[in-house]
Amino acid sequence: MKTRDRILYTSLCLFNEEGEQNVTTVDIANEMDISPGNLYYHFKGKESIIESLYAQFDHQLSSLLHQSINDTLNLEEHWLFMYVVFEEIYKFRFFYLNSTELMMRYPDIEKKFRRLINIKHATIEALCINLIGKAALKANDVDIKWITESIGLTILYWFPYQSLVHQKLTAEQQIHKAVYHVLKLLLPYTGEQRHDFSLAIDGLYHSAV
Amino acid sequence: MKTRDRILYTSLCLFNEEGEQNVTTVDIANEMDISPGNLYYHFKGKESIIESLYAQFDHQLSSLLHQSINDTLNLEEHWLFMYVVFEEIYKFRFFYLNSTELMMRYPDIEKKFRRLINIKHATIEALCINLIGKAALKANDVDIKWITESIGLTILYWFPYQSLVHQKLTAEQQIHKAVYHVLKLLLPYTGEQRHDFSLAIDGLYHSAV
DNA sequence: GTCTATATTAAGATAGAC
DNA sequence: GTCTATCTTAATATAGAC
Repeated sequence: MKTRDRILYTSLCLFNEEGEQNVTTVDIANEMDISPGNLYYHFKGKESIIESLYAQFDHQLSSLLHQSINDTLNLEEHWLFMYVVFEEIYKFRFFYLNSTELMMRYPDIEKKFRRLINIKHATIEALCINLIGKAALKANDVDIKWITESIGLTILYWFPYQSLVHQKLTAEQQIHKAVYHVLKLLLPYTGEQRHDFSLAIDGLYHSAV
Repeated sequence: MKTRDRILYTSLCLFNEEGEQNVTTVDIANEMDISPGNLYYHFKGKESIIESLYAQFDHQLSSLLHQSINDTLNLEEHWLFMYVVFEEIYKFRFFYLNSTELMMRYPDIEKKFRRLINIKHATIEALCINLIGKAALKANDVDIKWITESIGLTILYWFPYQSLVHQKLTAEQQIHKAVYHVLKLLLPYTGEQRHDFSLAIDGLYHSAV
């Protein structure tokens, strides 16, 4: 592993664990047993590391979301998709633990993060409309708007919420609960398959707790 | 208005607008046209200002929540209560814009903030059980848990979410939408009065957009 | 109570040797 | 590519005059 990549990897770990603002360039260098000078040889500074991490994250999540719109998923495939989305976000959760102030400090990232949120919302809407077409979901325009905002809120803040309320859960448990939370939110709007869907969610609930 | 109170007031405004980490003691002093030395005469430092603001907030919100458990509210009174809760949180929204890292930096506040979240959750559960007793709500234990987590998530992160997604809304619009969001979440679980409740929410939706 | 001036600390960043 | 040593900057905090 090249030093440049080790810097990115170590930074990501520390940012996720300690919070971006509580980690300095010297902390990163110490953790890796290299000198701060060496770190500055590879990156202009902390902002540049964060931008590089964001580019990685944005690319990976964007392509995941685009892909899901092209494939038309059925109701069962949706939970798998949700799972993968939450896993990806978990890997880069520091962007979410402190989103508001982070965006205030790095306006370049803010622009791209906003664009990403718009893609998320568009994807959720597209998936809803797809499911309505298959009669798997019954929802009018106002419902879809509410569902989109609810899922959007959950995607953005599920991990910060968990870290504040149930700090002892493992990554897997947190992701599991996130998926359960989203599916339970959809349940009242499901159509013919409501009963099966309800049982599936119950199963998910019991394996999450 | 005494200088000590002006410091608290000015700090609160700046923290809400710019984010706590982006405001220094010198910024606060400049905004008030006093010297930094003067500020340090009244407060030991920034942390001490934040602790003082938190104490104010915690006291006000705690007593509001306790009060609601003692009065038994009906379904209509709940939306008024939600409104007041969101208004209170909006006043001190900087605690929520950056909760995770703020709590990491101020462990004293974290303890109290966690306690406050527990009170919120207990209040939501109590209100649900109260409504179920009146047949206004139909929900089993698993449903109540989900509702509590959903409302909890919304209370914690509605304003950060709004500031990220729809940054141009006024305070009133944001609070209005928050209440709509919570009530819409309860709708599928309402009992006999579902139809009336649904119409009331529709009204709220149209006045929010 | 308030000011000016100054000290302290820590983060961010660079220069130059190896 | 990496290290040591050092510089700059900004935030935090204090001392002492008024």
